[in-house]
Amino acid sequence: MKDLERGLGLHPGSFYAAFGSKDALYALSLDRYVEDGQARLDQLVQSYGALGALKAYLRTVVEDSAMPVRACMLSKTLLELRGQDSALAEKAGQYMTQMEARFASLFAQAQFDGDVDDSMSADKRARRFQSDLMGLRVSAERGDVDALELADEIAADLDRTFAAI
Amino acid sequence: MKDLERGLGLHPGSFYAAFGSKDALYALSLDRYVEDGQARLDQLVQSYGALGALKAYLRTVVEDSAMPVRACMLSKTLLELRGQDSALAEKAGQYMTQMEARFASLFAQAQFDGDVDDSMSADKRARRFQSDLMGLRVSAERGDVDALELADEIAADLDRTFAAI
DNA sequence: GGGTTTCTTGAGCGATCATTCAAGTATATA
DNA sequence: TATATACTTGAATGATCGCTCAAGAAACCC
Repeated sequence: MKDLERGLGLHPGSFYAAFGSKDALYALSLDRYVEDGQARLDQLVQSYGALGALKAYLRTVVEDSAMPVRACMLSKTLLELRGQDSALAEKAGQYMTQMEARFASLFAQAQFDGDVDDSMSADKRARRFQSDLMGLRVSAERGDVDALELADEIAADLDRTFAAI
Repeated sequence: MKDLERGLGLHPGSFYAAFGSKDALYALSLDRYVEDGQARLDQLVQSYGALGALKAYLRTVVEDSAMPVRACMLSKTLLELRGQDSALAEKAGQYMTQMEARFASLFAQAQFDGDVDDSMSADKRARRFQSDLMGLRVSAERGDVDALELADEIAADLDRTFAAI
C-alpha cells in the first residue's frame, strides 16, 4: 500500500475514493494485463499470421523490457490465492481459460493456413502452448537461464511438430 | 504462524526454540522438498532407466496426492521473493540449478543408452525439460486442465525428439 | 463574494504479523 | 528428596496490514 500510494501520488483517502479497495485495483490491473497481452498478440497476427504470431509471442513475453516482472501475472495470482476462495484467483483462472481459447483459435487458423497439421487438435495444441508459456515465464525469472533461447526452442517445436509427421 | 503452531502442536515459544524463525523452518522445508523430489527421481531411475525416469517423473509430479499443492515450491518461492534480496529466493534458485544439473546428467545417460540422439546437448534438453516441468506444475493448479494428459504429451515429445531426426 | 459541492489530507482504527520472555511445569541429576 | 536443568506456556511487544473519516482545501455555481 505504501508503495502504491507513493507510485500513484495518492493518499489513503484518495486511493480508496478512486479504487474502493486494494483488491479492486488488483482486479483492474489483471484486466489491463490481459488486454495488453491480447493487443500485443493481435498486432503480431496482423504482421505474421496465426502461427507466426504464436511463435513471435513467446519472444515478446521474455524480452519486453517495459515489464518489471517476466512471470505471468495470471499464474502468480492463481498460485498465490488458490484455495482461499479468492475472487481474484477465480478471475485469473477465467482469464487463463480465455487466453487458451484465443490460442486455440489461432492454432485452428494455422491448420487452415497449412502451417500446422491435423495430427493434434487445436485445443490440445493451445493447452500445451499455454503450459509451455507458463514454464518459459517462470524460467525467465531465473538469473541463470537464457530465456530468449528457450523461447526460440519452443517456437521451433511448433514448426517441428509439423515436419515430424 | 497460527496454522503452523496448530499443525505442529507447538506454542510460539517452543516454535522459536525449535526452529529459530519462520524463515528458518521454510528453509528446512525447501531442503526436504528437494530431497523428496530427488529420492523419487532416483527410485524411478532404478526402475525405468534414465529416459524412462524423466518421463515417469512428469507423471508423479502431477498425481502425487500426498502433496496438497501441485505447483513447484521452488518456483513459487522464487517468484514470490525475487527482488527483495531474500536468502530464501536465492536458495530456491540454487536448488533449481541443481535439479537442472541432475536432469542434464540423466539426459546424458539417455544419450549413452541410445534413447535420445545427439542433435541437442544434454544441458539444453535439461533446461527445456525443467521449463516444461514448471509449466506442467502451474497447469496442474488449474481446475480445468487435465494435467496427466499434459504430462503424457510432454513425455511423448521426449521420445519424438529422437524419432524426428 | 457567498455558498455548495467535490476532492484531498493524514492521523488513527482494529486486526494481524513475526517474535520475545518471564513465569510455570516437567525432567534429570545428585 | 532437594536441586539443577530443560522444556512449555501464552500474554505482550512493536511493526505493519488494509482501511476509515472528520477536517481542511479547491473547484464550481449563481
